[in-house]
Amino acid sequence: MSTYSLTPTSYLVLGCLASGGPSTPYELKQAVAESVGYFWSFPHSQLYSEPARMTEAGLVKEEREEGGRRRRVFSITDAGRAALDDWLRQPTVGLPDIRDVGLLKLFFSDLASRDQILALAQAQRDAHEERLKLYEGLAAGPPQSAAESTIGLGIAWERAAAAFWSSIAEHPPKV
Amino acid sequence: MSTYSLTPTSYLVLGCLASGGPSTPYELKQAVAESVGYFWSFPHSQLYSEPARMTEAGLVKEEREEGGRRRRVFSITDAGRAALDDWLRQPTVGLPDIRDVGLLKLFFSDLASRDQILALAQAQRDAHEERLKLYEGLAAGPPQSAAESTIGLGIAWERAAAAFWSSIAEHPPKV
DNA sequence: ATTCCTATGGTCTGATCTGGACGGTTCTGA
DNA sequence: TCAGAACCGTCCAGATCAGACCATAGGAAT
Repeated sequence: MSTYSLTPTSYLVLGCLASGGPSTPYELKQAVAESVGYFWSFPHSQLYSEPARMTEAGLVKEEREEGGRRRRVFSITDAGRAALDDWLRQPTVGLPDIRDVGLLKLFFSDLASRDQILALAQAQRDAHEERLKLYEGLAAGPPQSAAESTIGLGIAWERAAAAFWSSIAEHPPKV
Repeated sequence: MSTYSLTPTSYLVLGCLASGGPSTPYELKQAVAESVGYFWSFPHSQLYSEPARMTEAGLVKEEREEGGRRRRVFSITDAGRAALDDWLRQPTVGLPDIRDVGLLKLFFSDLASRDQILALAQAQRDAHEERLKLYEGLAAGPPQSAAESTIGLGIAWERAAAAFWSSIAEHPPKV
């Protein structure tokens, strides 16, 4: 154990294994891509290396498929379950990071022309509206699980962002 | 130049130098902390190392204060200005990452108790409301610059997030 | 039955990022 | 003149990252 530290990626893996059962890294990657991956992109290489790291710490255990590709299959251990539970129980510190390159550009757009701002705002608006449609499609009907209810924040965020960029497009902050 | 690649941090530095004039890393850190740093946290060590990296690429130049601490003062070069301009001009690809540990927990909260979800939702709601108040205080009056108008998205986001967590607190997604 | 295509599945690497420990310096006022 | 506070900066081990690259399986066309 020692100085081993669990990162968000670790808990992502633990959570996926706990709720989805034993999985190969590839399955983790798939599962993440069509859920949390929408708002928090984890590089797939992490989903391969992280379980291995956690195996050493005894939080997951690794087996091999018998036939075929003999893929690695990871499953959560009791220690892993305990760590996950602990994390879920702890108060969550800090607010989310919103890494938004578009917003960063807007922040510096005093250095740009009105046309550039307009183009930026329109593109951002369109992208957010498109993503909004996607989320609305995914959220047909009331949420069946906690996981599904998270899409609600995605929808709220996309709506807010689309509205914001719309208003920028209509009134570019340029003298 | 060669394979040198500019990251968001690079443009952050370029943008700050372009709009705020020559600055020491410490000043950059201050400027970032009270602006973009609210929604995208850049570790301060980056604001020390990145300008040095860019000096090699000729995008900024470094001088020393004469007296006192002889601090390093960076200023943007013409090449830097061109790179920044180029970036502002390019279409922005990809949607923002929202790295939200609270949301990640909610995602896995099928594994938690109703009380845990409740506690999480209330804490998140409170944190977002507090941040909302902060932003609203910062945004007294209409925005005077592009930089100031970005606070609008912060406000919209905090409102949406606070509302979302409120609704979770009222109706925890638990059977 | 060989080739080709596509989806599946996985590894590796160099560069970058991260956060926080740690240390030094200048200023202010008692 | 001394202490404390604010200011300022460096360093580093481990985590992250993108994406190039490789390999296998199964099906369809030749």
